[in-house]
Amino acid sequence: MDLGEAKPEELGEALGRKPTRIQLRNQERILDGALTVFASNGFRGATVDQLAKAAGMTKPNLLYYYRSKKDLYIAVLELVLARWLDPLERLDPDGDPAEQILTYMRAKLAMSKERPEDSRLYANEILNGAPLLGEVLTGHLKELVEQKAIVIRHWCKTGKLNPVDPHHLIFMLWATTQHYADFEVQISALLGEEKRDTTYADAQSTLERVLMTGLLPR
Amino acid sequence: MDLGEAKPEELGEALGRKPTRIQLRNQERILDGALTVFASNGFRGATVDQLAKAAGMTKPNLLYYYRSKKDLYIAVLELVLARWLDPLERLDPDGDPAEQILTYMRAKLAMSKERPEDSRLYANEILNGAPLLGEVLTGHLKELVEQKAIVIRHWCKTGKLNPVDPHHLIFMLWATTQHYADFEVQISALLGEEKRDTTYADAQSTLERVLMTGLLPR
DNA sequence: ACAATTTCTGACCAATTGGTCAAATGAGAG
DNA sequence: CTCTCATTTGACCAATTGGTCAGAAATTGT
Repeated sequence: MDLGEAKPEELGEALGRKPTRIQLRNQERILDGALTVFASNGFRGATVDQLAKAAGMTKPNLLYYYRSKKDLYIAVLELVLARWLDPLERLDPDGDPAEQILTYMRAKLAMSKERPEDSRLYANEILNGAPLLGEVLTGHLKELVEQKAIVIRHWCKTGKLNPVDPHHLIFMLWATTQHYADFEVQISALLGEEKRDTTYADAQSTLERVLMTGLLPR
Repeated sequence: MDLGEAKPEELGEALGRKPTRIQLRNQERILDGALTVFASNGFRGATVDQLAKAAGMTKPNLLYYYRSKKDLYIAVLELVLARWLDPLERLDPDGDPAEQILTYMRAKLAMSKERPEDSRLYANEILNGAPLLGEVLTGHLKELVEQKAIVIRHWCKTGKLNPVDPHHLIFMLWATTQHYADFEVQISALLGEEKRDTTYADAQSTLERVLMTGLLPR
């Protein structure tokens, strides 16, 4: 996914030079650390010093790889966005509706469990008005959603699914799954210590039951 | 709701003096403006200058009413939290399950529509680890949720509701309703202009249908 | 080994930020 | 009107922040 207007401008990107081993290793360290820092502090809350420390290097060294904090943020956001979009792209129009929706829901829920920082970074960006994602939302994402909405609408029309607004079904799936990553603090505060390790299993079975009963004709 | 540890420390709070008219008027202006600013920029992203301008006064003047940016933030957060908790408190154990859950869902959805800034401020706080809400989450909120969970569990046991994990049902209701405020930018980017004004009506009917079909025994 | 290039660093800077303060202004009680 | 207390402000400050730069250190190709 490309965040058009603003150019991440990594080292030697414009010039044709191929990245060295050190470059590769450091860029990975930087992006890894930056994901954590940005996810838990937001863009404005994160300082370049924090980002540098998270990557295990000094501030000027980090700025040698990414010309500015914003450039780094954009690079992280692109990575996250790609992973965020992936499961929806896999929704198969020719598959069994129940199975496809189940698979999608499970994939999103698994992402909340395995990569909560991705989800929180994305949420933070949207929450603050998506200043950098604007074009992606109305462009690529909208196109993808529209395409999958047609599939869902078709499933409804052929009676394989109870009639439901495709867009709002998608929103419902996003909301219920991402909630577990975005509101993790609240969730784990409300479920006692005992229930904490079965959180995702319980969430999954609850969602499966309610959604499948609600969506599938009997 | 009281955010214990940290004291908002409004003007003349400790001293027994009763607030003047000017105090009342200005504190309302300040809180109103601060909600907007904090909701769209987060705590760190908001500057005292922005907050002052939003309240229509100078920076030192704002700081005359709230000793620090953090104090003001806490005051706003307390207001928001009270409104956030209210609908759940109203869930009536003696009412009809379907009607009670429907009413609750509608109330939360209406809040997303009418007070999206409340929702976004709250989400932002949780997303960033709820540094100030920690005690409220494990205290008052947990107590409230536990109490309502018992009600829901009882509804299930008496067969008025399909068996469902009460906590995760509550999470599901929170997630699906708040999503419309927190991800508003994304929602309105994905629904075209045409669908934008029926968003909440469509969301409500979709949620009603899926949830009621999924939750109520036939 | 050695020159060329990449990688790294300490010192530094300008801008922004949260917050202070003395003094000016305004409002209300008698 | 006048005294008192509440309100408001411009000027100011120390700390933090994003970013620069000249040069040191390390790596690489030959």
